[in-house]
Amino acid sequence: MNNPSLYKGILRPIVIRLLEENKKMYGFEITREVKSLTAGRVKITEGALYPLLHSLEAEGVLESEQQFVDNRMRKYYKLTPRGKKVSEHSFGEITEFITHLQNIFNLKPA
Amino acid sequence: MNNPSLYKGILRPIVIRLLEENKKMYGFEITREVKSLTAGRVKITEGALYPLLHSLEAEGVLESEQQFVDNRMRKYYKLTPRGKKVSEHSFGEITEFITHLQNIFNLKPA
DNA sequence: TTGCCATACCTAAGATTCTTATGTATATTT
DNA sequence: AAATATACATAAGAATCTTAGGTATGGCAA
Repeated sequence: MNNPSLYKGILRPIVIRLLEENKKMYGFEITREVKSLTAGRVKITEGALYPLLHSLEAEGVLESEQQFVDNRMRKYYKLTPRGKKVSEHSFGEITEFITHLQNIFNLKPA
Repeated sequence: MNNPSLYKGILRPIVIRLLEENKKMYGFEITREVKSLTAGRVKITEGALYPLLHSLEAEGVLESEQQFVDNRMRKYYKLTPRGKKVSEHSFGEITEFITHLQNIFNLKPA
């Protein structure tokens, strides 16, 4: 992506949001989805994603389930009930975050 | 602020943008301005700000000038000519960043 | 007049979050 | 046969911040 450091701190809410909208996803799918939603400009690295998924599961925000498709392992993640609450809160923070950015950068839509 | 880690990586473009719009500012003023632009929600810590200002100056993006007001030192910063080019580029990155967030979080303004 | 808050600068240690590099394995395409 | 895509994973190090301190001046309230 253009400037990776802009996205520092934003990966966690992205993952939570995608799982809220798509019910269940596996890691590799998340990286593809983000690429697709940003015209190939935002590339989530696996070195960031997989440890994050593990810690979200450890926190009880996500739960996982393994499946085999075409003889390849997939680890599907979905939000737990607690994760759904976290998701609502996280979404509120993000909308506020974007509003703040628009204020600071004088980008308020007319 | 609500979730500080969201703002990781965003401080540098904020400082550059404010200096582009305000011609010259001192550190403490920057923290107040950001607070004011975000209804008190975003608080830049001095431990992040001052080292950043120093490194931006070392990079040749900013230049500084000291003044005494009411017997208190102020260090005013402004963009160098090179800083102005950096500012344009940085602004482009931020607008793209916000667009990507709106895509990912499904927040496109109607 | 003493203590507290605001202004105004600064640094250092540590936490958090990422990148980069590497590893394993299977399936498909060239 | 080799490269590319899929799909998981970890570890070392870089980048960016928070937290916690420090120095100093000025104004206000107890």
